[in-house]
Amino acid sequence: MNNLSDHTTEQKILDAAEVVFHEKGFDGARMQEIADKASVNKGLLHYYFKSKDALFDAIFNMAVKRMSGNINSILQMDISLEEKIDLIIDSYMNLLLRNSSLPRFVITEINKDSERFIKKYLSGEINNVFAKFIDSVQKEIDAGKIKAIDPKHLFMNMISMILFPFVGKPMIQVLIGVDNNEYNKIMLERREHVKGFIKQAIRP
Amino acid sequence: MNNLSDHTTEQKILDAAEVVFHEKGFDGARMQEIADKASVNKGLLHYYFKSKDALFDAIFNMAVKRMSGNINSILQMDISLEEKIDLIIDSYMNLLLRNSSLPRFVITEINKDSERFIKKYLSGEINNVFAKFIDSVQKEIDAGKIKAIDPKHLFMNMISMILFPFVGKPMIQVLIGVDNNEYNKIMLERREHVKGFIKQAIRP
DNA sequence: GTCTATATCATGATAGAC
DNA sequence: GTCTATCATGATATAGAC
Repeated sequence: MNNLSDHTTEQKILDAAEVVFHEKGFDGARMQEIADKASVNKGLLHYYFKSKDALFDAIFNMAVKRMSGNINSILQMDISLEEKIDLIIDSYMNLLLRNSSLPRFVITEINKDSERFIKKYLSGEINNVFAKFIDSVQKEIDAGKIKAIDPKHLFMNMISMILFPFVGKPMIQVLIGVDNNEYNKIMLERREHVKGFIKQAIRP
Repeated sequence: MNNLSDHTTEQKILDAAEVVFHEKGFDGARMQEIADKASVNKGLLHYYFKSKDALFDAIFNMAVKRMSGNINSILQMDISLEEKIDLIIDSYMNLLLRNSSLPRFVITEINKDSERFIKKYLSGEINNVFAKFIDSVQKEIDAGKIKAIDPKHLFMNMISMILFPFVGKPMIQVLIGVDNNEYNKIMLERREHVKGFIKQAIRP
């Protein structure tokens, strides 16, 4: 409720909880660590949020909203496929360069009860949103502007090339043998690289 | 030591531990659950493996070996770039279609102490292995057979498009609005799709 | 709203009988 | 090697003083 100073106890707890849950996951997170990081008494966590579960839900729902928020609005815009692709890549890269733990956190926690998650979010509404992307692709194929390609695979390729380098950073680092500094430099180049790579792949 | 029947108590424990650790992660896994799944007494877990940490290490090291084993040998083969790419994609797809939790498990657990992992595995040897891939790419560029492309990005794109659909399955499912059945069908098509997509993207 | 003290419970680990 | 009983610890959650 306090959008101005955001230094309420409740907000301090949320900020600290976000950091700890993202880093350690639900099972690894400790209420004491969250309290310490927020510089508040542990009892207050239970005063503001009933339980660890409830506090976690607040953080998790925020994360899901941030991961799916932008993309849904972009997918249903009335713009060309190329513009859509560029916007999606820009939007995710902007988000992830500032909050690189987001996708790994969501993915890890979804996994612990993926069926429940799918039931909760696999709504007809989202189906329709993606249908707009399929239409865009089909229109470009029919116009001969791009090669025939399955829109689902195209979409998968796109978000895989953007998200995975954040999700799997330490693993990729080891495979290609680069240190943190060099890896971060590579990540900054990726926005334009991925745009170009996809355009090359779909040109007729 | 028993490669024939593999029904020793120790092997039963390892099999059960693998399932539980992959599903729940280190923090979420319970020794009791592993014992139940292996149909052995909980005390035996401590008899065969000193501690939960030690049991986990056995499972984790196996997982890392399986994730990096094939690729290192492929990268240093004396074959063309196209053959290398096809082999890497085939090798990972074969592995992951049978063991889809592998990359998410490794990634999640690495993340809890990524610095330690990087120090342990970021050896000169692996650097040299990847150097062979860089050479292959450079050779093809010089020969005019493919477009100029940064080998690191090419490699990232390749393993991202293969691994991420396994790692982020529930998330992608929700985004593109498909059920489990349809998703699995899409995954079976990916082997050839990704090969073609990459070839399109790098042709001159 | 904030803090301290404590209840309650679950888990990893060990000791010791068989 | 296997099993039972038990310990020791650490975590969430609650009660109640201020």
